[in-house]
Amino acid sequence: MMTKKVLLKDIAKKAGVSTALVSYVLNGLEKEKRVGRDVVEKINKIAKELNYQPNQIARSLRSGKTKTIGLIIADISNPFSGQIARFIEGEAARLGYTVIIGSTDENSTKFSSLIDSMLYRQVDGLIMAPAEGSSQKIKKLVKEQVPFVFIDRYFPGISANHVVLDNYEATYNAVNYLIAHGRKNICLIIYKTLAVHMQQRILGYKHAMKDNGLEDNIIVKEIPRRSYFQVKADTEKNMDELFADKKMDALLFAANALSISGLYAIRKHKIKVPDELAVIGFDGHEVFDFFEPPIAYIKQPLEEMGTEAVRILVEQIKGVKKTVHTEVKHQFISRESGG
Amino acid sequence: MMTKKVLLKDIAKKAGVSTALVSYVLNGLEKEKRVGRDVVEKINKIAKELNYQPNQIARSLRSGKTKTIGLIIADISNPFSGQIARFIEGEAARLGYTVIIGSTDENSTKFSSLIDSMLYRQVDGLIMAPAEGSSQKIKKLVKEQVPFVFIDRYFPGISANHVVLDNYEATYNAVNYLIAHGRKNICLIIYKTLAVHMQQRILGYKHAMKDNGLEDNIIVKEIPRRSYFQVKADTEKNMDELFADKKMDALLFAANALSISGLYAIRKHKIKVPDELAVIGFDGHEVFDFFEPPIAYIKQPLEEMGTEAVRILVEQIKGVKKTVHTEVKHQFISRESGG
DNA sequence: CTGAAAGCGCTTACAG
DNA sequence: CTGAAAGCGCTTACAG
Repeated sequence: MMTKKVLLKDIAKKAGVSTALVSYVLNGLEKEKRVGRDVVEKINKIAKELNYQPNQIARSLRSGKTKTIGLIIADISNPFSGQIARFIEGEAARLGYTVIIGSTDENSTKFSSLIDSMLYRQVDGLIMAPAEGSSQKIKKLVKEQVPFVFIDRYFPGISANHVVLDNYEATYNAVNYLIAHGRKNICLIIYKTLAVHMQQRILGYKHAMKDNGLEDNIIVKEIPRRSYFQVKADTEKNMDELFADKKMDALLFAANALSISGLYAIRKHKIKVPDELAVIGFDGHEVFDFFEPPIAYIKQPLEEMGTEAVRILVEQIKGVKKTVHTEVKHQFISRESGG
Repeated sequence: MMTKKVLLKDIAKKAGVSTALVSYVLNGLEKEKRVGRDVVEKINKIAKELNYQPNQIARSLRSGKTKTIGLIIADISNPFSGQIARFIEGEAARLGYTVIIGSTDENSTKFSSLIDSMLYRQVDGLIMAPAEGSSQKIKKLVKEQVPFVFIDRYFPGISANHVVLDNYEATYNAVNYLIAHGRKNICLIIYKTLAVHMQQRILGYKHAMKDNGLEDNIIVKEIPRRSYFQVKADTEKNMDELFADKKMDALLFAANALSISGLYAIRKHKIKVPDELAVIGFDGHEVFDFFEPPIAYIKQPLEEMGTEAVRILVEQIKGVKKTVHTEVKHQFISRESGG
């Protein structure tokens, strides 16, 4: 950048005042510091003329605040994460914060080093979808009183702010809907993981089955949690086996990538499915629109999740210490409801 | 953060040396500055014991480098942008840079203020997919010698680094492929915009038609460039009209969102398409897999685009002044080629 | 109402 | 080989 940067002291010199005055005026402290009205006007005028842009780095060093939020998610290239990121970025900007993003690939080592790297960049706080096996690292953050908010997932043993979906209700309701539509042999397809949000989806499914006297019909198919492309291959393999083994009249996919992979597998392998097969999955609207069996899907309120997380985090940064647990409600979109 | 931060001078005091020495050693300048071997060891040992993390803000203020890249795209929640963002973030991290992301929504005012906000956060350089109507702002950046790289698009009148797809060849080859497969009435569906990358896709289409003696069969359908959901509605409307009016045996969608919307419209409205209809679009693999007509798609090498952009930018930041124009090659994935 | 000055935590000529 | 000190560009008590 060739053109010499305009500094605070350039304005001060031109206005014939100290840099302190300029700083006060430009930060809106003119009332509090009772700066003379004419001085205020002169300073503002000169600042505008010179197109002064304060150096955020210097300001941060002095004030100890960077007005930056670190966002750690599994993978931005995943549309689910991408959309949340978008809403987070928007809300943060609205509140005067900039967002730094990093992806964990569900790897706890990478998760940990991302946190370190963001912290030494002095982010004011973190929003994160934690990878499994990261609770030690998280406990450190709690101890060091780093402001942070979990999103989408959390660790049950750690008291920390989080914004998550009502995972239990989501699958519970979906199963009831399927049963109300005459299905009895409903298979849950889910990642093989102990992560709480997935466990709650399983529980919602099982309870709904039980509450309808269908506990003997429970079928859970676990797919290894691996990278997106591997998930696709794994799901394909499992779908083949599934339909070879069992009689089923409904599938409930407990995650977005699973739905897409599963539907794709059925199509690609020309798996013969029962005529009355009904399918429900999480999000994945675009794909569902292209495929016949699905009768409904569970839509996660990503905007609400994202903006809520930012709002909570900013409160924490500003000193509110109360721990906040927010559960956002899913939307259930069926053909009838006009999805 | 309660636990007191470890500072450079804490290490210096404990080691009984000056902060300068510590800084040299920790920055790997021990050879250059010929620091005593035992001192080096002592400093490293203490730094590790105390788990010293340098304050990046202080370092930035002093050095004038933030090791941060600003990434400006249309919309992170768009999977296309999200994936590029992912690759950019990965390559940047590999080279020691952090990425700040902002979305323009194709709005030149927002584009401009994003640039300002990133610049005053002292990013070392920018990677951006410029919104239309932003050439004035860009000219300023050039004049101020801000290092930047365009991605996906560029302004023809401005000599600046860019990494773009071989847009002309992409549609030229696609048309030839369709013709080789017996299609003659090929309709190009494209955004109504003068943006260069789109213009080149049109040109590739028209030249290919002409070179095959089919200039009288040229049909171009323009869809307004609006937000994603509006695009969907607009495309649906246009698809209806299109098939009412014209006889066609192939569609070439010149953008990803158009392909998805277009295919969806055909499906949803149950538009009767000719049996032999062939469809080619840009990316959108997931959806193409679910739909019969497509016989091929144009895959953009997003990883190459992203990593290349970062590499070029970092070179520019480090002082290389040569302007770089890189054209990455599309991949053509057809049923036969095993997509 | 206003100014001189300290200080945020580093890096880096400069002097020895 | 090593240290004392200036300085990056701000903010903010402190003194008047």
